[in-house]
Parts: sequence; C-alpha cells; structure tokens
Amino acid sequence: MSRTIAERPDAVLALANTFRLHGFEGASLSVISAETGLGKGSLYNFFPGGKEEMARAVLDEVNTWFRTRVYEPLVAPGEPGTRIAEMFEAAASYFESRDLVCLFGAFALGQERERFAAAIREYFVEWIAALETALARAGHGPQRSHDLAIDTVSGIQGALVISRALGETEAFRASLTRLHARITRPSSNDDTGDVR
Amino acid sequence: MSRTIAERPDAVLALANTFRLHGFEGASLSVISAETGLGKGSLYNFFPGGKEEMARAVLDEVNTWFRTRVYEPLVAPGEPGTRIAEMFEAAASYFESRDLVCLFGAFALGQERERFAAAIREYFVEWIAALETALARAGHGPQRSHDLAIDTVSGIQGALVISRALGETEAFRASLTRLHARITRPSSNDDTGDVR
DNA sequence: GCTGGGTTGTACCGATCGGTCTAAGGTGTA
DNA sequence: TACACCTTAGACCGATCGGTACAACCCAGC
Repeated sequence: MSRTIAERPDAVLALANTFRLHGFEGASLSVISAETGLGKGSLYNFFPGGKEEMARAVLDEVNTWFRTRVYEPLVAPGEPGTRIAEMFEAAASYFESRDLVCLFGAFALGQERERFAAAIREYFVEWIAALETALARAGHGPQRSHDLAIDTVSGIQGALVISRALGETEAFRASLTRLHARITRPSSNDDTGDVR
Repeated sequence: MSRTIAERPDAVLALANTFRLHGFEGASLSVISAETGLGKGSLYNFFPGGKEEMARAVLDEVNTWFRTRVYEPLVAPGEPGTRIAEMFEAAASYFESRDLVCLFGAFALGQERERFAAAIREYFVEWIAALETALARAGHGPQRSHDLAIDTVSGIQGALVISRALGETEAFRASLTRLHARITRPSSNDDTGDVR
C-alpha cells in the first residue's frame, strides 16, 4: 500500500522517457514494460485506463512541472526581465536534458493531437498567457505583448524542430539566446503601437 | 504499361495526404489501401520496398516541390525582397491547403526521425541555405543572414506547431506575416556581430 | 507460522500489423 | 478473336498489437 502510492510517480517519470523516445503509437506495451521494468499487470494496476491513461498522466505531470517551475515564476513579483531570463534558462535546460523533445509539441504535430487536444491546448495557452503577462509588465503594449508571447513560445517549438532535424543540439540554445535577445532589448520594430 | 507510369505520381499524392493525416506509424496498410483506393497488390507493385518506400517517395515529392517552387525562385535573379515575399506566400498557401502539416517537421519530432534523418535534414538545410542567400543579397551581413534564415524557417515550423496545438488556422498566417515583417524591415538589432 | 488482501508476472485473447503470393481480370498486339 | 502479359484484389502468413485473466507471490496482523 505505502509502496504503491510512492511508485506511481516513478512510473510516470519512466513513462515520460518512453513516450518521448517512441511517441504514443510507437510505445507499445511491450516496449513500455521493458523500459519501465514493470509488467503489464503492474501497469494496468497503476493505470486502469491503459496506454491512454499512462499518456495522460505523463502530460499532466509535465504540465504541472511547467506550471510550477515556469509559468508561476514568470508572473511572480520581481523584475520582469529577470523572470523572463529565468524562463529561457528553465526551458533550455529542460529540453536539453530530454533530447530536445517537447511531448506537447510532438503530440500536436502527430496523430495524437485529436485524442489529447485539450491537454495540448492548455499547455500552450498557459505558457503564452504567463509570458504575455510578464512582457506587459516589462513595458510592452498589450497587442505587442500578446504577439511577442506567441512568437516566442512558437519560436522555442520551432527551434526544437530545426535542432532535431539538423541533429545539432547546440543550435537549440543559440536559437533561444536570439529569441531572448529579441524581447529583452527593445528594437526599433517596437513601434507597433506601444508606449515604452 | 503506359498507365502504370502515369499512376504512380497520383499514388504518391494520395499517399502524402494519408501520411499527413495519420503519420507514418498510424498509416497502416489497410488505411493506405482504403484512402488511396489501391489494393495491397497495386501498392507493392508501385512500391516494392513497402511502406518505407512509399514514405520516401512522398518525402521526395515534397522536397522536389519545395526545391522548384520555393528554393530556386528564392535565389533566382530579381529583387530579393520580392523573392522572399513570394517564399512566404508559397509556404503559407502550401501549408494552409494541407491542414498545417509539414511532413518533415512532423517526422523530425516523431519516431520517424532516425529512419528518414537524411531526407529531413536535406529539406531544412536546402531551405535555410536558399533563404540565407536571398537575405545576404538583401543587404544583411553573412552572420546575420545565416541566423535570420534559421530563425525564419524555425519560426515557420513553430507557427505550425502552435497553430495546430491551439486549433487556430488563421493564427498561422498572422505568425508568418510577423516573421516576414521582421526580416524585410531591417531593425536596429541588425548590428549583431556581423563584421566577422 | 499462518492467513488474506493487494501486487505482480505472464499466458492468453481477438484484432490488426506489414508483407507475400496467387488466381482472376484487364490490356495491347496481331 | 485470341493470345501473352501484366496489373490487381484479396486471401493468407507469422508477428505483434492493446488489453484481460489469473495464479503465484509478497508481507502485514495475528
């Protein structure tokens, strides 16, 4: 009993790696069983809903991680520029330590999209909203804060795609550095209806 | 005989839709057969290498399309700014008419990456190289042309991810418009280490 | 030691996978 | 019209899919 409740979170972490490596369809139960070290019996004991519940648990865990480690710090009191810098650092180290795979991004492009549409949408909506708040606090106008937030989150996803496609891990951090520079150092493009 | 050579290209077009809709793993032979209207016999007659050869034929067709319709026009003689504008229009209408799916981007994020790594890499390398050339002709320094080309192609991929994740098709064109504005109207950011 | 409830590995299920093969059907040439 | 050829549909193959069932197992409380 006491072991059970302590082990499901561990299983979720292992599952996250497996889904990142193989995708949803590619992660067969035999693969999952092998990589988590859990038999099917244990897996269906933890996740009665089967593979779909496993994936939902993983997405939920990731979303929670971002919420507490990225979105909430982003809108917490403090210098907005610093908060944003921390967001870039958190995102960079998170994805670098996970083979440059964002499960939500991968699911959004794959056939997993319909099944997990709500969770995928929530993840990006929350991220964009938090960044938009921080950007507005940093002095950008509402419209520009919104656009910049979308473009930045979008840019991070694009950097993941390109870096993986080119097989150049280090290109990812370079892209993030440029994305960061774009929104910290206000450019002359900033004239889009903004007072700063 | 004469029908055979005329029908394989048609099959490739149908296959492209199927792979876009279901992904590589999700496109089972029964699904492929149903959506293309071809029996397994016909499919293996056209593509003896099976599903993998079907996917390679599709990737090849898409890559050829971009090469002739995007990359080559991009570096053809003419006003670089106009060429770049045409690239954005071609990319926007291409992806809009295909459910905002870039097969190469989707494959890069999925488990198809290893199998088709070379084709995926080639697609993005060619695109970035052509855009970099056009940007340099438009007056950007070499380093900045390179960075801008990467950021723009990356930005398009990110826009596909975000637009699909949010379920907002129209957001895609808006993102592309902003990406375009960024590289046409030279900003004060332009001073970023170009001299080297 | 027992015993009993919860946890586990695994045999097994029907369905479906990618791929093979063959017999029927269609086509072009004479 | 008749023949030779080739395309085609679909039955069939072993393997594996996601999921279920169940028997062996572990370890508290007595």
